[in-house]
Amino acid sequence: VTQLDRKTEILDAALALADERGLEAVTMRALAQRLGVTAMALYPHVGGKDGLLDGLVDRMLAELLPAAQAEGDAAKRLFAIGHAARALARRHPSAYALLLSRPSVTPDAVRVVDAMYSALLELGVPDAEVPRVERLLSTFALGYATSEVNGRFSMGTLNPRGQRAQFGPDEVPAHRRLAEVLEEAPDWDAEYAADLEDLLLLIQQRWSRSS
Amino acid sequence: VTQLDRKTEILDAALALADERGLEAVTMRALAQRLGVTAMALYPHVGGKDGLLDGLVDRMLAELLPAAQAEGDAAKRLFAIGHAARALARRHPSAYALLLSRPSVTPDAVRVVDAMYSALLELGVPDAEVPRVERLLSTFALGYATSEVNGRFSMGTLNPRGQRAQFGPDEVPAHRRLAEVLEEAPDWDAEYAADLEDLLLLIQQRWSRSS
DNA sequence: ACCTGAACACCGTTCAAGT
DNA sequence: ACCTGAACACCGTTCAAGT
Repeated sequence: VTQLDRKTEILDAALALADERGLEAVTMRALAQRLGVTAMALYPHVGGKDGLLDGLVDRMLAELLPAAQAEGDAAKRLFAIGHAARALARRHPSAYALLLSRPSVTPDAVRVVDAMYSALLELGVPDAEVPRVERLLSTFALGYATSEVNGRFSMGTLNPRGQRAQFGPDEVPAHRRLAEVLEEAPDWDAEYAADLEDLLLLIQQRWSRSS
Repeated sequence: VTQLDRKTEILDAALALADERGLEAVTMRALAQRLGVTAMALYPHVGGKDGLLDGLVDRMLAELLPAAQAEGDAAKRLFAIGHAARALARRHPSAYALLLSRPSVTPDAVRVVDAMYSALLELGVPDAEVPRVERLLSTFALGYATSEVNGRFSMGTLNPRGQRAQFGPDEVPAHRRLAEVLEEAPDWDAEYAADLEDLLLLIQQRWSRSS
Protein backbone atom coordinates (compact mmCIF):
# COMPACT_ATOMS: atom_id res chain seq x y z
CA VAL A 1 0.00 0.00 0.00
CA THR A 2 3.10 2.19 0.18
CA GLN A 3 2.60 2.37 -3.59
CA LEU A 4 -0.58 4.41 -3.20
CA ASP A 5 0.86 6.51 -0.42
CA ARG A 6 3.83 7.33 -2.57
CA LYS A 7 1.54 8.40 -5.39
CA THR A 8 -0.49 10.73 -3.18
CA GLU A 9 2.76 12.09 -1.78
CA ILE A 10 3.83 12.94 -5.30
CA LEU A 11 0.46 14.47 -6.16
CA ASP A 12 0.48 16.56 -3.00
CA ALA A 13 3.89 17.90 -3.89
CA ALA A 14 2.75 18.63 -7.44
CA LEU A 15 -0.30 20.50 -6.21
CA ALA A 16 1.77 22.51 -3.75
CA LEU A 17 4.21 23.35 -6.53
CA ALA A 18 1.35 24.47 -8.78
CA ASP A 19 -0.08 26.62 -5.98
CA GLU A 20 3.25 28.29 -5.30
CA ARG A 21 4.69 28.81 -8.74
CA GLY A 22 1.93 28.09 -11.25
CA LEU A 23 0.94 25.04 -13.25
CA GLU A 24 3.59 25.66 -15.88
CA ALA A 25 6.26 25.32 -13.19
CA VAL A 26 5.07 21.76 -12.55
CA THR A 27 7.76 19.98 -14.45
CA MET A 28 8.74 16.36 -14.03
CA ARG A 29 12.23 17.57 -13.23
CA ALA A 30 11.20 20.33 -10.81
CA LEU A 31 8.73 18.05 -9.07
CA ALA A 32 11.34 15.33 -8.72
CA GLN A 33 13.84 17.77 -7.27
CA ARG A 34 11.29 18.92 -4.71
CA LEU A 35 10.92 15.28 -3.67
CA GLY A 36 14.67 14.72 -3.58
CA VAL A 37 14.60 12.23 -6.39
CA THR A 38 15.22 11.90 -10.13
CA ALA A 39 12.56 12.81 -12.70
CA MET A 40 12.40 9.27 -14.06
CA ALA A 41 11.68 7.93 -10.60
CA LEU A 42 8.20 9.45 -10.87
CA TYR A 43 7.12 7.53 -13.95
CA PRO A 44 6.21 4.21 -12.33
CA HIS A 45 4.01 6.01 -9.81
CA VAL A 46 2.11 8.58 -11.83
CA GLY A 47 2.66 7.34 -15.36
CA GLY A 48 4.06 10.38 -17.15
CA LYS A 49 3.00 14.02 -17.28
CA ASP A 50 -0.52 13.27 -18.48
CA GLY A 51 -1.14 10.85 -15.65
CA LEU A 52 0.22 13.42 -13.25
CA LEU A 53 -2.28 16.04 -14.39
CA ASP A 54 -5.13 13.53 -14.19
CA GLY A 55 -3.96 12.79 -10.68
CA LEU A 56 -4.18 16.46 -9.79
CA VAL A 57 -7.81 16.49 -10.91
CA ASP A 58 -8.52 13.47 -8.73
CA ARG A 59 -6.84 15.06 -5.75
CA MET A 60 -8.88 18.22 -6.10
CA LEU A 61 -12.14 16.32 -6.42
CA ALA A 62 -11.22 14.40 -3.29
CA GLU A 63 -10.86 17.76 -1.54
CA LEU A 64 -14.35 18.67 -2.68
CA LEU A 65 -15.99 15.52 -1.31
CA PRO A 66 -16.37 16.48 2.38
CA ALA A 67 -18.45 19.53 1.47
CA ALA A 68 -20.67 17.34 -0.69
CA GLN A 69 -21.46 15.17 2.29
CA ALA A 70 -22.41 18.00 4.62
CA GLU A 71 -25.68 18.01 6.57
CA GLY A 72 -28.80 20.06 6.07
CA ASP A 73 -31.73 20.28 3.69
CA ALA A 74 -31.30 19.88 -0.06
CA ALA A 75 -30.92 23.57 -0.88
CA LYS A 76 -28.37 24.05 1.89
CA ARG A 77 -26.32 21.12 0.63
CA LEU A 78 -26.24 22.48 -2.91
CA PHE A 79 -25.05 25.84 -1.60
CA ALA A 80 -22.34 24.10 0.40
CA ILE A 81 -21.08 22.26 -2.67
CA GLY A 82 -21.19 25.43 -4.73
CA HIS A 83 -19.21 27.43 -2.22
CA ALA A 84 -16.75 24.58 -1.72
CA ALA A 85 -16.10 24.48 -5.47
CA ARG A 86 -15.21 28.16 -5.41
CA ALA A 87 -13.09 27.81 -2.27
CA LEU A 88 -11.20 25.02 -4.00
CA ALA A 89 -10.38 27.37 -6.84
CA ARG A 90 -8.98 29.94 -4.47
CA ARG A 91 -6.84 27.27 -2.85
CA HIS A 92 -5.53 25.95 -6.17
CA PRO A 93 -5.91 28.80 -8.65
CA SER A 94 -3.48 27.49 -11.21
CA ALA A 95 -4.48 23.83 -11.24
CA TYR A 96 -8.21 24.50 -11.09
CA ALA A 97 -8.69 24.91 -14.83
CA LEU A 98 -7.82 21.24 -15.24
CA LEU A 99 -11.25 20.36 -13.84
CA LEU A 100 -12.95 21.72 -16.95
CA SER A 101 -10.58 20.19 -19.45
CA ARG A 102 -9.77 16.74 -18.07
CA PRO A 103 -12.66 14.29 -17.57
CA SER A 104 -12.50 12.27 -14.38
CA VAL A 105 -14.42 9.26 -13.15
CA THR A 106 -12.71 8.88 -9.84
CA PRO A 107 -14.93 7.28 -7.17
CA ASP A 108 -14.86 10.59 -5.31
CA ALA A 109 -16.06 12.40 -8.43
CA VAL A 110 -19.02 10.06 -8.71
CA ARG A 111 -19.78 10.57 -5.02
CA VAL A 112 -19.88 14.34 -5.43
CA VAL A 113 -22.23 14.01 -8.40
CA ASP A 114 -24.36 11.58 -6.42
CA ALA A 115 -24.73 14.10 -3.62
CA MET A 116 -25.96 16.67 -6.14
CA TYR A 117 -28.36 14.17 -7.71
CA SER A 118 -29.80 13.42 -4.28
CA ALA A 119 -30.32 17.08 -3.46
CA LEU A 120 -31.99 17.76 -6.79
CA LEU A 121 -34.32 14.78 -6.38
CA GLU A 122 -35.20 16.03 -2.93
CA LEU A 123 -36.04 19.43 -4.39
CA GLY A 124 -38.57 17.81 -6.69
CA VAL A 125 -36.67 17.83 -9.97
CA PRO A 126 -38.06 14.98 -12.10
CA ASP A 127 -35.77 11.98 -12.60
CA ALA A 128 -35.36 12.62 -16.31
CA GLU A 129 -34.15 16.18 -15.70
CA VAL A 130 -31.78 15.58 -12.81
CA PRO A 131 -28.62 14.82 -14.84
CA ARG A 132 -29.15 17.86 -17.03
CA VAL A 133 -29.66 20.20 -14.07
CA GLU A 134 -26.64 18.75 -12.32
CA ARG A 135 -24.53 19.51 -15.39
CA LEU A 136 -25.99 23.03 -15.52
CA LEU A 137 -25.08 23.74 -11.90
CA SER A 138 -21.64 22.13 -11.91
CA THR A 139 -20.76 23.78 -15.22
CA PHE A 140 -21.68 27.18 -13.85
CA ALA A 141 -19.79 26.66 -10.60
CA LEU A 142 -16.63 25.39 -12.30
CA GLY A 143 -16.82 28.05 -14.99
CA TYR A 144 -17.34 30.87 -12.53
CA ALA A 145 -14.47 29.88 -10.29
CA THR A 146 -12.19 29.35 -13.27
CA SER A 147 -13.10 32.74 -14.73
CA GLU A 148 -12.55 34.43 -11.41
CA VAL A 149 -9.11 33.02 -10.61
CA ASN A 150 -7.94 33.60 -14.17
CA GLY A 151 -9.07 37.22 -14.18
CA ARG A 152 -11.70 36.94 -16.89
CA PHE A 153 -14.07 39.09 -14.84
CA SER A 154 -11.69 41.89 -13.92
CA MET A 155 -11.51 43.82 -17.13
CA GLY A 156 -14.92 44.92 -18.17
CA THR A 157 -14.81 46.31 -14.66
CA LEU A 158 -11.29 47.50 -14.04
CA ASN A 159 -11.19 50.78 -15.87
CA PRO A 160 -14.42 51.19 -17.76
CA ARG A 161 -13.67 54.81 -18.64
CA GLY A 162 -10.50 54.12 -20.55
CA GLN A 163 -12.22 51.20 -22.15
CA ARG A 164 -15.14 53.14 -23.48
CA ALA A 165 -12.75 55.71 -24.86
CA GLN A 166 -11.81 53.32 -27.66
CA PHE A 167 -15.30 53.56 -29.09
CA GLY A 168 -17.20 56.21 -30.93
CA PRO A 169 -20.38 57.66 -29.42
CA ASP A 170 -23.19 55.08 -29.25
CA GLU A 171 -21.05 52.30 -30.58
CA VAL A 172 -21.45 50.53 -27.24
CA PRO A 173 -24.68 52.12 -26.01
CA ALA A 174 -25.33 49.68 -23.18
CA HIS A 175 -21.93 50.36 -21.64
CA ARG A 176 -22.71 54.06 -21.79
CA ARG A 177 -26.09 53.63 -20.15
CA LEU A 178 -24.57 51.42 -17.42
CA ALA A 179 -21.64 53.78 -16.85
CA GLU A 180 -22.29 54.45 -13.17
CA VAL A 181 -22.99 50.79 -12.37
CA LEU A 182 -19.80 49.72 -14.12
CA GLU A 183 -17.72 52.10 -12.00
CA GLU A 184 -18.35 50.11 -8.83
CA ALA A 185 -16.01 47.23 -8.02
CA PRO A 186 -18.16 44.11 -7.68
CA ASP A 187 -18.23 42.08 -4.47
CA TRP A 188 -17.48 38.65 -5.90
CA ASP A 189 -18.54 36.77 -2.78
CA ALA A 190 -21.93 38.45 -2.89
CA GLU A 191 -22.27 38.01 -6.64
CA TYR A 192 -21.54 34.30 -6.53
CA ALA A 193 -23.99 33.82 -3.67
CA ALA A 194 -26.64 35.73 -5.60
CA ASP A 195 -26.03 33.55 -8.65
CA LEU A 196 -26.45 30.36 -6.66
CA GLU A 197 -29.64 31.72 -5.12
CA ASP A 198 -31.03 32.59 -8.52
CA LEU A 199 -30.28 29.14 -9.88
CA LEU A 200 -31.90 27.49 -6.86
CA LEU A 201 -34.87 29.78 -7.31
CA LEU A 202 -35.13 28.64 -10.90
CA ILE A 203 -35.18 25.01 -9.81
CA GLN A 204 -37.79 25.60 -7.15
CA GLN A 205 -40.07 27.63 -9.40
CA ARG A 206 -39.71 25.37 -12.40
CA TRP A 207 -40.48 22.17 -10.51
CA SER A 208 -42.35 23.40 -7.49
CA ARG A 209 -42.79 20.81 -4.78
CA SER A 210 -45.07 18.01 -5.87
CA SER A 211 -43.53 15.29 -3.69
CA VAL B 1 -1.20 48.05 -42.63
CA THR B 2 0.47 44.96 -44.03
CA GLN B 3 1.67 44.61 -40.42
CA LEU B 4 -1.85 43.88 -39.18
CA ASP B 5 -2.67 41.65 -42.12
CA ARG B 6 0.45 39.64 -41.51
CA LYS B 7 -0.57 39.20 -37.87
CA THR B 8 -4.05 37.94 -38.72
CA GLU B 9 -2.48 35.66 -41.32
CA ILE B 10 -0.31 34.17 -38.60
CA LEU B 11 -3.23 33.86 -36.18
CA ASP B 12 -5.37 32.18 -38.82
CA ALA B 13 -2.63 29.66 -39.46
CA ALA B 14 -2.22 29.06 -35.72
CA LEU B 15 -5.95 28.51 -35.27
CA ALA B 16 -6.05 26.12 -38.21
CA LEU B 17 -3.10 24.24 -36.80
CA ALA B 18 -4.82 24.00 -33.40
CA ASP B 19 -8.01 22.75 -35.05
CA GLU B 20 -6.18 20.08 -37.01
CA ARG B 21 -3.62 18.78 -34.56
CA GLY B 22 -4.51 20.20 -31.15
CA LEU B 23 -3.33 23.22 -29.20
CA GLU B 24 -0.20 21.48 -28.00
CA ALA B 25 0.89 21.10 -31.63
CA VAL B 26 0.87 24.89 -31.96
CA THR B 27 4.57 25.44 -31.64
CA MET B 28 6.45 28.50 -32.77
CA ARG B 29 8.54 26.21 -34.93
CA ALA B 30 5.63 24.21 -36.38
CA LEU B 31 3.62 27.38 -37.02
CA ALA B 32 6.56 29.02 -38.74
CA GLN B 33 7.11 25.99 -40.94
CA ARG B 34 3.44 26.05 -41.97
CA LEU B 35 3.95 29.66 -43.04
CA GLY B 36 7.18 28.87 -44.87
CA VAL B 37 9.26 30.96 -42.55
CA THR B 38 11.57 30.74 -39.54
CA ALA B 39 10.24 30.61 -35.96
CA MET B 40 11.96 33.82 -34.99
CA ALA B 41 10.27 35.63 -37.87
CA LEU B 42 7.01 35.41 -35.93
CA TYR B 43 8.19 37.31 -32.88
CA PRO B 44 7.90 40.87 -34.19
CA HIS B 45 4.31 40.18 -35.29
CA VAL B 46 2.75 38.28 -32.39
CA GLY B 47 5.22 38.93 -29.62
CA GLY B 48 6.10 35.46 -28.39
CA LYS B 49 4.04 32.43 -27.49
CA ASP B 50 1.94 34.25 -24.92
CA GLY B 51 1.00 36.97 -27.34
CA LEU B 52 0.14 34.31 -29.87
CA LEU B 53 -2.33 32.65 -27.49
CA ASP B 54 -3.87 36.01 -26.62
CA GLY B 55 -4.22 36.59 -30.33
CA LEU B 56 -6.10 33.32 -30.70
CA VAL B 57 -8.58 34.47 -28.07
CA ASP B 58 -9.10 37.72 -29.94
CA ARG B 59 -9.62 35.92 -33.23
CA MET B 60 -12.25 33.63 -31.71
CA LEU B 61 -14.11 36.55 -30.13
CA ALA B 62 -14.10 38.28 -33.49
CA GLU B 63 -15.76 35.17 -34.92
CA LEU B 64 -18.44 35.46 -32.26
CA LEU B 65 -19.30 39.07 -33.00
CA PRO B 66 -21.60 38.65 -36.03
CA ALA B 67 -23.97 36.44 -34.01
CA ALA B 68 -24.06 39.07 -31.28
CA GLN B 69 -25.29 41.62 -33.77
CA ALA B 70 -28.12 39.52 -35.17
CA GLU B 71 -31.67 40.81 -35.42
CA GLY B 72 -34.73 39.95 -33.39
CA ASP B 73 -36.14 40.55 -29.94
CA ALA B 74 -33.96 40.46 -26.85
CA ALA B 75 -34.55 36.80 -25.97
CA LYS B 76 -33.88 35.71 -29.53
CA ARG B 77 -30.61 37.64 -29.60
CA LEU B 78 -29.43 36.03 -26.37
CA PHE B 79 -30.22 32.58 -27.78
CA ALA B 80 -28.29 33.44 -30.92
CA ILE B 81 -25.21 34.45 -28.92
CA GLY B 82 -25.48 31.35 -26.77
CA HIS B 83 -25.68 29.02 -29.72
CA ALA B 84 -22.90 30.86 -31.51
CA ALA B 85 -20.64 30.40 -28.49
CA ARG B 86 -21.22 26.66 -28.62
CA ALA B 87 -20.77 26.52 -32.39
CA LEU B 88 -17.47 28.32 -31.95
CA ALA B 89 -16.33 25.58 -29.58
CA ARG B 90 -17.16 22.90 -32.12
CA ARG B 91 -15.19 24.79 -34.75
CA HIS B 92 -12.15 25.27 -32.49
CA PRO B 93 -12.36 22.53 -29.87
CA SER B 94 -8.75 22.67 -28.81
CA ALA B 95 -8.27 26.43 -28.64
CA TYR B 96 -11.64 27.12 -27.03
CA ALA B 97 -10.50 26.59 -23.45
CA LEU B 98 -8.31 29.68 -23.80
CA LEU B 99 -11.45 31.81 -23.59
CA LEU B 100 -11.93 30.88 -19.93
CA SER B 101 -8.31 31.26 -18.93
CA ARG B 102 -7.07 34.33 -20.79
CA PRO B 103 -8.81 37.65 -20.16
CA SER B 104 -9.39 39.76 -23.24
CA VAL B 105 -10.47 43.35 -23.73
CA THR B 106 -10.43 43.38 -27.47
CA PRO B 107 -12.90 45.88 -28.97
CA ASP B 108 -14.83 42.93 -30.38
CA ALA B 109 -15.06 41.38 -26.90
CA VAL B 110 -16.55 44.59 -25.52
CA ARG B 111 -19.00 44.71 -28.43
CA VAL B 112 -20.22 41.18 -27.68
CA VAL B 113 -20.70 42.05 -24.02
CA ASP B 114 -22.49 45.24 -25.03
CA ALA B 115 -24.94 43.26 -27.13
CA MET B 116 -25.72 41.08 -24.12
CA TYR B 117 -26.11 44.11 -21.85
CA SER B 118 -28.57 45.61 -24.33
CA ALA B 119 -30.64 42.46 -24.52
CA LEU B 120 -30.76 42.11 -20.73
CA LEU B 121 -31.82 45.72 -20.30
CA GLU B 122 -34.53 45.17 -22.88
CA LEU B 123 -35.75 42.16 -20.90
CA GLY B 124 -36.24 44.35 -17.86
CA VAL B 125 -33.20 43.41 -15.81
CA PRO B 126 -32.39 46.37 -13.53
CA ASP B 127 -29.23 48.33 -14.37
CA ALA B 128 -27.45 47.25 -11.20
CA GLU B 129 -27.96 43.56 -11.98
CA VAL B 130 -27.11 43.54 -15.68
CA PRO B 131 -23.35 42.98 -15.35
CA ARG B 132 -23.86 40.12 -12.90
CA VAL B 133 -26.43 38.39 -15.10
CA GLU B 134 -24.22 38.83 -18.15
CA ARG B 135 -21.38 37.12 -16.30
CA LEU B 136 -23.74 34.35 -15.23
CA LEU B 137 -24.87 33.69 -18.78
CA SER B 138 -21.48 33.97 -20.46
CA THR B 139 -19.84 31.84 -17.79
CA PHE B 140 -22.40 29.11 -18.28
CA ALA B 141 -22.13 29.22 -22.07
CA LEU B 142 -18.32 29.14 -22.09
CA GLY B 143 -18.20 26.49 -19.38
CA TYR B 144 -20.73 24.26 -21.09
CA ALA B 145 -19.03 24.38 -24.46
CA THR B 146 -15.64 23.81 -22.89
CA SER B 147 -16.89 20.84 -20.90
CA GLU B 148 -18.53 19.36 -23.95
CA VAL B 149 -15.58 19.54 -26.33
CA ASN B 150 -13.23 18.29 -23.63
CA GLY B 151 -15.40 15.29 -22.82
CA ARG B 152 -16.25 16.25 -19.24
CA PHE B 153 -19.88 15.25 -19.81
CA SER B 154 -19.31 11.89 -21.46
CA MET B 155 -18.40 9.75 -18.51
CA GLY B 156 -21.13 9.86 -15.95
CA THR B 157 -23.10 8.83 -19.00
CA LEU B 158 -20.91 6.55 -21.06
CA ASN B 159 -21.14 3.29 -19.18
CA PRO B 160 -23.08 3.87 -16.00
CA ARG B 161 -23.35 0.15 -15.23
CA GLY B 162 -19.63 -0.49 -15.04
CA GLN B 163 -19.30 2.70 -13.08
CA ARG B 164 -21.78 1.80 -10.40
CA ALA B 165 -20.09 -1.58 -10.07
CA GLN B 166 -17.21 0.08 -8.19
CA PHE B 167 -19.51 0.95 -5.33
CA GLY B 168 -21.18 -1.01 -2.60
CA PRO B 169 -24.97 -1.11 -2.41
CA ASP B 170 -26.45 2.28 -1.52
CA GLU B 171 -23.13 4.01 -1.53
CA VAL B 172 -24.35 6.08 -4.48
CA PRO B 173 -28.10 5.83 -3.99
CA ALA B 174 -29.07 8.58 -6.41
CA HIS B 175 -27.20 6.90 -9.25
CA ARG B 176 -29.06 3.72 -8.44
CA ARG B 177 -32.43 5.44 -8.44
CA LEU B 178 -31.64 7.20 -11.72
CA ALA B 179 -30.33 4.02 -13.33
CA GLU B 180 -32.74 3.95 -16.27
CA VAL B 181 -32.41 7.66 -16.97
CA LEU B 182 -28.62 7.40 -16.94
CA GLU B 183 -28.69 4.65 -19.56
CA GLU B 184 -29.94 7.00 -22.26
CA ALA B 185 -27.38 8.94 -24.28
CA PRO B 186 -28.21 12.63 -23.90
CA ASP B 187 -28.99 14.83 -26.90
CA TRP B 188 -26.54 17.62 -26.27
CA ASP B 189 -28.15 20.03 -28.72
CA ALA B 190 -31.48 19.63 -26.94
CA GLU B 191 -29.92 19.84 -23.49
CA TYR B 192 -28.07 23.06 -24.24
CA ALA B 193 -31.21 24.61 -25.74
CA ALA B 194 -33.18 23.58 -22.65
CA ASP B 195 -30.55 25.14 -20.40
CA LEU B 196 -30.67 28.43 -22.27
CA GLU B 197 -34.46 28.40 -22.09
CA ASP B 198 -34.37 27.80 -18.35
CA LEU B 199 -31.93 30.63 -17.79
CA LEU B 200 -34.05 32.98 -19.88
CA LEU B 201 -37.10 31.84 -17.95
CA LEU B 202 -35.30 32.71 -14.73
CA ILE B 203 -34.55 36.19 -15.99
CA GLN B 204 -38.10 36.79 -17.15
CA GLN B 205 -39.68 35.50 -13.94
CA ARG B 206 -37.24 37.22 -11.62
CA TRP B 207 -37.64 40.62 -13.23
CA SER B 208 -40.96 40.38 -14.98
CA ARG B 209 -41.63 43.21 -17.40
CA SER B 210 -41.97 46.52 -15.61
CA SER B 211 -40.72 48.69 -18.49
C1' DA C 1 11.72 46.85 -41.89
C1' DC C 2 11.90 42.08 -42.06
C1' DC C 3 14.03 37.61 -41.86
C1' DT C 4 17.89 34.04 -40.77
C1' DG C 5 21.09 30.76 -38.16
C1' DA C 6 23.39 29.39 -34.41
C1' DA C 7 23.13 28.97 -29.67
C1' DC C 8 21.17 28.55 -24.73
C1' DA C 9 18.56 26.69 -21.21
C1' DC C 10 15.10 24.09 -20.81
C1' DC C 11 11.21 20.16 -21.74
C1' DG C 12 9.05 14.90 -21.62
C1' DT C 13 10.49 10.46 -22.31
C1' DT C 14 13.35 5.98 -23.51
C1' DC C 15 16.47 2.76 -22.12
C1' DA C 16 20.12 0.26 -20.25
C1' DA C 17 22.08 -0.13 -15.91
C1' DG C 18 22.54 -0.31 -11.08
C1' DT C 19 21.08 -2.10 -6.04
C1' DA D 1 10.85 -3.38 -6.66
C1' DC D 2 12.72 0.99 -7.03
C1' DC D 3 15.91 4.45 -8.55
C1' DT D 4 19.82 6.50 -11.58
C1' DG D 5 22.40 8.66 -15.62
C1' DA D 6 23.08 9.46 -20.12
C1' DA D 7 20.88 10.34 -24.26
C1' DC D 8 17.17 11.84 -27.79
C1' DA D 9 14.09 14.79 -29.89
C1' DC D 10 11.98 18.48 -28.93
C1' DC D 11 10.62 23.42 -26.68
C1' DG D 12 10.64 29.10 -26.25
C1' DT D 13 13.69 32.66 -26.70
C1' DT D 14 18.16 35.73 -27.30
C1' DC D 15 21.23 37.76 -30.20
C1' DA D 16 24.25 38.98 -33.75
C1' DA D 17 24.04 39.08 -38.53
C1' DG D 18 22.28 39.55 -43.02
C1' DT D 19 19.44 42.21 -46.96
